Amino acid sequence: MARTQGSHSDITGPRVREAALRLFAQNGYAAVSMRQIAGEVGVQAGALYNYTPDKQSLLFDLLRGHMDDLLQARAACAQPDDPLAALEQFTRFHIRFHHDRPEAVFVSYMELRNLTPENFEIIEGLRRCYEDQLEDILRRGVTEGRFDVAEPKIAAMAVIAMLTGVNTWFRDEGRLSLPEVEEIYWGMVRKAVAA
Amino acid sequence: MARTQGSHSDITGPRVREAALRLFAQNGYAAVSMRQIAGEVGVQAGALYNYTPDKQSLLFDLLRGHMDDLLQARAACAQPDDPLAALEQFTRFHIRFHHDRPEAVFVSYMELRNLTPENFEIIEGLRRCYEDQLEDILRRGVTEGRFDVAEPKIAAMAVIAMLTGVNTWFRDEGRLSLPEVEEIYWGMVRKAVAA
DNA sequence: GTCTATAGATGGATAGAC
DNA sequence: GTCTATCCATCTATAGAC
Repeated sequence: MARTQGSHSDITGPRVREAALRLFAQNGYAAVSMRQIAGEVGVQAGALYNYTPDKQSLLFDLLRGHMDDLLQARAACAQPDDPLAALEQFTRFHIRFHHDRPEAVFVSYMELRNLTPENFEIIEGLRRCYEDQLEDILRRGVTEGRFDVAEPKIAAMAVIAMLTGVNTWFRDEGRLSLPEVEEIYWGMVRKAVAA
Repeated sequence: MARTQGSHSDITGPRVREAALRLFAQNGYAAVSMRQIAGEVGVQAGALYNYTPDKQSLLFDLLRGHMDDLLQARAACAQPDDPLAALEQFTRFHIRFHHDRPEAVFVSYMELRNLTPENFEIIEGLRRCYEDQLEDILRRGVTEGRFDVAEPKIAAMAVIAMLTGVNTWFRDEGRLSLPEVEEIYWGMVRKAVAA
């Protein structure tokens, strides 16, 4: 049987999310209208409600999807026993993963306050789960006498803030390649926690 | 001569900015209405336009004022000749200054995209000016053989991102005092750039 | 300087035809 | 599944009385 005329649910749904992500990243959730999103997709505003119950769900789905991607990609990595190797892997993984989806990273950080309290708690839990992985690496390194870190929790926050900061200035057309940037940041991270 | 009845320009003006800052920090520029700001101040929406030509100017004045404060406070510091001492002073200054005005810091970073292009350029210029001060310290340290930093510009961005990150998790009621946090971060910064 | 009132635009979301 | 049309709320900014 041929498809019903105009039945594009399987393709339009993702396009709605892509358009929303792009617009939220550029203008901010509150500043973007459903009409704008619809315009990007090439449909009328009313049609969006076939793909999302409301604007809030659209935002939440984007953030939720991003955090799920992050944790799944991380879980797919081999986890070296050696703390130094694990830290290096985390560092390079974080830079690469965040580099590959700058809009999702930006929106996930900037629009947290536009989530409902219930949705916020869910995203926060996932974020903490990621941070804990780095904290664990640092704690193991301290236990094994490889790292000198008085406060692993705080060091984890510091390292993550530093690494995520790459996204604010890195450009693919710039002077340095991403592997070079990885190398520079890994050098700083390694020295910062070294015993 | 007694004041004209209801003449509170000198006190209402700052209160408008304070209310706008608090609300922008909490809900985001685009999500805050002039009526909300007026409500916080205790006047009607129309009265705000005695203190600002429009909403955009309100945002710009907040960011401009924050950057001016930052550069002036920085200029008021003694600038040690020794690169290590200068780096330590920068580190502690940055943490303390940003800790003391979390709302202005938050708004200054989050609402950049809601500035008009002309206003954005002005704020960006001031921000670059601040970053250059740290970059200069790092360059001097490299020249004098005290630091091992291949890319001073990037290292400066990395350090600033790390230090500003304190604001995302630090709480005055928390386990660690600000001087303790300063100490921890200074330790990481020092080691990260050490020769 | 502040108020009330409102113009004029735009927002999220829904109803019903096709 | 998409469209047009629309409801109703809300927004920025202004006008004019006091």
